[in-house]
Amino acid sequence: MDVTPILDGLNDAQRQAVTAPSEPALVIAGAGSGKTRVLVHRAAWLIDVEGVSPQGLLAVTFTNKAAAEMRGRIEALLKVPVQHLWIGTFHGLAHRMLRRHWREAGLPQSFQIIDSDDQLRLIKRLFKSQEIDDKLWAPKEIQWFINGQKDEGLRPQHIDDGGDPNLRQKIELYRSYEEICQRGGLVDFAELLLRAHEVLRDNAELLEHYRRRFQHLLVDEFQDTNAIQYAWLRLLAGSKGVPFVVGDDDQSIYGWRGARVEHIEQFQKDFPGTHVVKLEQNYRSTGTILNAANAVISNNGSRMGKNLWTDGAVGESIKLYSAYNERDEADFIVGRLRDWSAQGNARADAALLYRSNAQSRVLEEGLINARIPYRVYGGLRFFERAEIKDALAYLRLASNRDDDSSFERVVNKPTRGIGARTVEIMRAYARANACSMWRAAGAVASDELNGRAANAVAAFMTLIERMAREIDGLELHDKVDHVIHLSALIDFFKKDKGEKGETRIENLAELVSAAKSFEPDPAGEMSPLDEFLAHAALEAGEGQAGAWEDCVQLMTMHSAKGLEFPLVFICGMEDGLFPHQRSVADAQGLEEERRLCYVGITRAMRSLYITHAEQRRLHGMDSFSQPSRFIAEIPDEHIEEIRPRVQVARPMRSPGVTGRRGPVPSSGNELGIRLGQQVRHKKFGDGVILNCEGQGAHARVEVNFEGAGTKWLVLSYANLDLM
DNA sequence: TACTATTTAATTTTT
DNA sequence: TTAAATAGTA
Repeated sequence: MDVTPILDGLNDAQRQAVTAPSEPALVIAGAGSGKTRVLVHRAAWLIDVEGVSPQGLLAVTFTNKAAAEMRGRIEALLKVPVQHLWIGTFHGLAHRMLRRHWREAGLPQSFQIIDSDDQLRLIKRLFKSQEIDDKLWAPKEIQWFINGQKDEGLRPQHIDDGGDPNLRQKIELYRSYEEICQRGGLVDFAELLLRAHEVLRDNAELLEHYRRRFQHLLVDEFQDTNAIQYAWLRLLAGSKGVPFVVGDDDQSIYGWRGARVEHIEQFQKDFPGTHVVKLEQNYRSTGTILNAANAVISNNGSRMGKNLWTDGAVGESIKLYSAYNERDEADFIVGRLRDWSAQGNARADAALLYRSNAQSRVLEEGLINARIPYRVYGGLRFFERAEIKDALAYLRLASNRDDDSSFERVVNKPTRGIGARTVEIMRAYARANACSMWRAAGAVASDELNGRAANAVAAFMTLIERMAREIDGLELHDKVDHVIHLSALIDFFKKDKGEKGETRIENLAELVSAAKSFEPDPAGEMSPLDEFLAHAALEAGEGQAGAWEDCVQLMTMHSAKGLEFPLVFICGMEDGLFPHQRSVADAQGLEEERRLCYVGITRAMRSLYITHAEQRRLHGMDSFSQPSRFIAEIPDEHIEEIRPRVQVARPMRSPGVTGRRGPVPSSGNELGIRLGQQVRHKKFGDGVILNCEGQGAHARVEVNFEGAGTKWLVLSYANLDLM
């Protein structure tokens, strides 16, 4: 067997990982060290060299994008389409299992997946029906609680209330929430994982079947696994399965949503004799950028320890710009982007990274004014749009009448005279009789409601029945199209003023074409419609359109993970913003912020700019902030300060504060302003410069005048004469 | 029911 | 500042 194509171009460490014996392996893969490459080649190695059947392989990722990429690359490497190869996200694979084994899982065959928006609505309704004061708890808090418990693998009965009445009520809400979901055949994201775990745990035969089938488990981004995901993997691996997990403890930035880096340690305990391979050679960034990243992350305590290196160029130094305020920061970035384009570079090769989404606004304004095309990542995705979800709700209701979530969503959309009052009556009935809203509607319409409301409800039910009847047997896209028309959603959105309604109608048309191009799994047991609905929930689709244009990329550092750009700006590097105020309280939070910083820095291939503003408008208030402590963690020799046109010297650090570094003081500059400089002012007379701050037109100096005392003056207005 | 005024709070996000 | 949620009004 010629193994050349599989091992060609791999470095020693990569090769060691790819060709590891069929035993548990842990690959610690630094940023840009060829992590996906190793996974892909490992899969190819197992299939081509070890003779493992493609069906014996399970590959798990966190995002659909990563799953698609892995599948594509494996197929490209093996030069054959690998059907039957289970590659997917944790949620996608769990879903697949639940569809196959819905009976064992205790679910209706046509169960539907709800996204977090649906989930929150459901909880809000639960609050109303139980008359819970939402001042006491925000619905979000309960959502957080429920998901958190599920992520840990806990059902209500597993949670000890410890005599805390508060906690007890939360558990009670969790229980009621579960009941509603069960009754409606609704499964939220966390539930997919939890049920998939339970169905294997509680069915010896099933477990045996899957254990026999999946001898090799490949896991990507292992540091991001939460408790239930890890438990599922361990269960599946059993004592004979061979897990091959790849991750980077230094890039663990999702602790706040249940991810546990500790699983890396745990893995080595659970699978004694694990082969550990470290990938430290980086193929992405310059030496300077890597040194900076290494230096920053070395300030973290709990690490496995790893040092990125490259045999490539040292590269240019990291540029640091201290802006006067957030607008100045944006202006500076715009200027640099202009230069970048002028040098013939693609805008899409430049990325603006920030800690929180709110920061994008000022940057966007700057880009708009400069007419630089840009694209903001994040935000609403296609299948999350309200109008799309409305149309899907009709389809879901046609497919499963007991889906309360969808029922409530469209019962009065467009308005058909079923107001809050009527819905309330139905809710009460549903609750009292432990039935779905649909059944409640039927019962209530025939006796409890007055004529008008009863008619409206009956008409709604007739409409849904009619939809279900008429779309039966149609092609998927015709079903979608038909439902959109019958629902009269288009007319409803036409009434929306402005472009909004227009866009919504366009999106509905887009939904039909999405259905048209949707390819159902020929071997799938689900109906194409159910499959389409599941697809809509599990893959929310692209965010903004316009990806084809050559755009500057704007995103948070979280969403930049896994990406790389020749030119990167990390904006808003200020204490309080990054590290974020809410994370600095405990060491754990701060370390996660530092890892985020590490992620940010390692996105850059050639050029990295770090900017911070001395003054920033936040929540409508101007506030002053210090440069991020992370800046001070980058060795000086890698940093070059960019100075604005009008320059002043500035005190370097507040004495005694641990290594906080502002811009380096200069002994002088083209204006000749420096500390201790003698100056003369028209009105105040002679004085000495004590202090300086700010840059550009906003630069200010503190002067101690012999007669007039100390004053802060704006340089550009003060007209100081140097003595 | 729909529109308007007021209040409140303010990371990070994929599935 | 602003977005969202709620309360109040026509």
